[in-house]
Amino acid sequence: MSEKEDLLVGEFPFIPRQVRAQQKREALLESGQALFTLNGYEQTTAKEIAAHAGVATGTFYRYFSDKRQLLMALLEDKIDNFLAPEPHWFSSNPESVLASLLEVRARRLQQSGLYRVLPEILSKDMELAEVMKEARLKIHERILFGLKQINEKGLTWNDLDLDTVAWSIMVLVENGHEKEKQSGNRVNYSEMAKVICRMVFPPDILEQLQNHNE
Amino acid sequence: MSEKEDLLVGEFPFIPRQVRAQQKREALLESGQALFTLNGYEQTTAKEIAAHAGVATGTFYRYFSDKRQLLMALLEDKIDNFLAPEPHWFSSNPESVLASLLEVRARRLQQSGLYRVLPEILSKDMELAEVMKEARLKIHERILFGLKQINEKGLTWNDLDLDTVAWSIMVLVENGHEKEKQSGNRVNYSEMAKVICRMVFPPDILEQLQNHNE
Amino acid sequence: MSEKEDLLVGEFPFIPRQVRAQQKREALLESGQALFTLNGYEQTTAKEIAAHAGVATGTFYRYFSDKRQLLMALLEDKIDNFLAPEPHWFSSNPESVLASLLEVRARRLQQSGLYRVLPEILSKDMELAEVMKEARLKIHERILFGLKQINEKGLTWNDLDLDTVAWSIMVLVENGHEKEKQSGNRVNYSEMAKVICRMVFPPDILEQLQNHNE
Amino acid sequence: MSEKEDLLVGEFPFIPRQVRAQQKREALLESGQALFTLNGYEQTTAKEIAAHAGVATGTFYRYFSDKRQLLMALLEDKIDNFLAPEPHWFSSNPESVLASLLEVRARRLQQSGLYRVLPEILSKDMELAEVMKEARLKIHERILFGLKQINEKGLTWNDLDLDTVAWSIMVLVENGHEKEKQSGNRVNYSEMAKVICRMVFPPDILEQLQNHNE
DNA sequence: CATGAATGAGCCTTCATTCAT
DNA sequence: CATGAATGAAGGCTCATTCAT
Repeated sequence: MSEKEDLLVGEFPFIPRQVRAQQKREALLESGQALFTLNGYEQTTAKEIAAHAGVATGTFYRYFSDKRQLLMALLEDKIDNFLAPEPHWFSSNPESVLASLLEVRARRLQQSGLYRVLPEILSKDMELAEVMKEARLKIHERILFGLKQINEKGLTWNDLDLDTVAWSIMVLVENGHEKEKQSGNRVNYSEMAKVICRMVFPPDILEQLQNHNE
Repeated sequence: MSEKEDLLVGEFPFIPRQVRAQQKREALLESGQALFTLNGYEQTTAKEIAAHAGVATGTFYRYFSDKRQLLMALLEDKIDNFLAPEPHWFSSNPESVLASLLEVRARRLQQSGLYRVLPEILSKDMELAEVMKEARLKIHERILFGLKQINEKGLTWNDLDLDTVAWSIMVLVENGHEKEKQSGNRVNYSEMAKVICRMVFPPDILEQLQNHNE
Repeated sequence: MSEKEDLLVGEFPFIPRQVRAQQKREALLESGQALFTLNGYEQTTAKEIAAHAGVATGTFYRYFSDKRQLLMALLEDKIDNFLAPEPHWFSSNPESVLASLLEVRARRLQQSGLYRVLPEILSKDMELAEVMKEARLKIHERILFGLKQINEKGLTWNDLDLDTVAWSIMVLVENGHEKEKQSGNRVNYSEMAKVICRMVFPPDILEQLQNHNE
Repeated sequence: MSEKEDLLVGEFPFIPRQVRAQQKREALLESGQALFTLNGYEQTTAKEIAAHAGVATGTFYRYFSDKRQLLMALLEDKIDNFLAPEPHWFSSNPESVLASLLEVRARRLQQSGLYRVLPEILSKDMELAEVMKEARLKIHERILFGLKQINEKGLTWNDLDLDTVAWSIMVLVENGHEKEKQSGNRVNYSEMAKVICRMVFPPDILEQLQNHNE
């Protein structure tokens, strides 16, 4: 077999250095995510992650200084996923907006499953805890701001504390994905959206909004 | 009191074995709770717990088969605290009932602080996770049952899914104590109760109920 | 068998707690010395030392924070051995004093063999290096002081630099024990003493001293 | 000079493989020496040496089978430096010969600093230890031979053991460079030479030799 | 031949658990 | 029954050495 033939077929699996390294890093991240999700953070060892990614222990430490750093790298990308995105009340029918928002978020979380380790870490990692706290605060403020806008237009209940409503929305959105576990069947995000909307809009106003936006 | 006097008085100050043992067990439980709360479960060693309780390391294992069992013993008493208690809608003014319920629960949780380790454990302990899940399910069912009762009497919104409402109530009650962290100031449980009630009762009906029960 | 009999024979191997612990510590120290001497400091692991002492790895860390600390404990006792003791020129026949001094020191060193690891450590442990340096300086000063005294009485060569002589004595004494390795046969410390004395005393004066002190 | 010119001029600036290889080897050796001297043998990693020499880790192993071999290569050249050179008593004024010999040797040692790692290695490398021992033995014999020659001519003290004198000279020469550390100021090698000569020559004979050789 | 990523044996250290006293 | 020293498995991490590119 000539060398040329070799080149045509044999060298195919060649991948430039950086890409390969990137892939390895990626594999480690994925393994980390999988194992953290499956067994928890403390229960997962660097060695296990490496093995699961198909590399040696030492390789782990080439890409990450330690377990914590890998987790941070994982969270960096996904931290937004863990937090409730704020709904936009005006853009269109609030209920359906909220419903799809809930669904998308739930799907993302379910995908990674990483949110399960967050509580475990937050108690040990003040830094991360602070980051998360601030992020939640920001979300809360955004929701509150949206509520204030529609409140000024007289669209909301006027006997509820908007701050508390904003907080309730955030909590419900954040936990929406967990309903599934409980009920077993698929979560009905429309119903959830309806309930959330009831905290904001009196029924008649909501109806107006929906008609208007159709 | 000198030792001699002790002898003269007889065996009175003698504390029966079981009592002494009970005291040690109690001390270990308290130390465990304190340290788990402070440093987390994994971060707390059996030696530390024993030292904090003023007994030898080996004594720890006379009262508990291992660290996990001590945690279980702690949880056994308090597991109800972690879960949202179901509100009783009829007994009196629903809002104030809910408000005090939220407050009591928050205070209990804050007191023990033990709920912080729950997430850490749940990932490792399928058994406990199952117990928790079932407990939540039961709570959910109870809330749902209550809702159905008042629904049959036409007291609730009739366009909301009661199952979803029940779940929302549970989630909000369960997370109520965390609002404090966010806002900084004390949580206003009355407002929270009001928001929750809005998911259940139309405003006019709620007013009726309140007048009626006063 | 009564308890009394037990006490007479059965409890013989009982050794009070502290003594036992002390023995274990001692065993670890000895093992450390033996292995450091045999294989060098870096080449010796805590695990090896523990195994050699007949205890588990963890036990090592009950008695010493780490390898370095064990070494320090070893050196604490013996640091004086590594250094040349100063001779007393007046007390009696200088040659024989020096000879026995050389011999005693050599025997001590040989016994421990620990001096072999010193150079290995000194390069890494600035602290220890400083301690050793100061100790040597002190020795040098003492020797120099002794030389000055006899120099004032006109007993020494008067064309030699006493500081250099003192240093030479120190070096020769410090290395005396190594002559053995070279020659194979036993070191003749008397001859060594004679040579050292020749750096200090003119032959006639030395003879006078010896006659006088006999 | 531009690259183009290079091409025009032809292959002149091309450095033959062997030369380039030689350069790399040289660079590695120098880096090894520098780092061994600075941080000690065990503390220096192959990676560091390679990086310091500006080559890849793997390249290190193309030139040296392992870290030890690099050290050996370093030592091979310099082993003579570590050992006391034998003085030539006749050539000229013994004192000045010895003084300059001491100084040259000290300078060489100071330059490489490599002698500092010797003790660390000797304990691990029986082979090297043997080589060193034999080298010292040879030096000793040469010094002894020189002493015997002048002894036969009646130039030395006749009541000293020449073997011991030879050993003392060797030790003092070997350690001469360390006096500096102690005293702080520069070592006065003339005084050191004088002291060493006193172990060999009676003062009057030394004076004769000096006059004779001037 | 150079490169530097990958390997994995092995060291240090901790800690849940046991057991002789 | 209490004690706390002892155990040793297991995790975190390093680094000499190899090997695919």
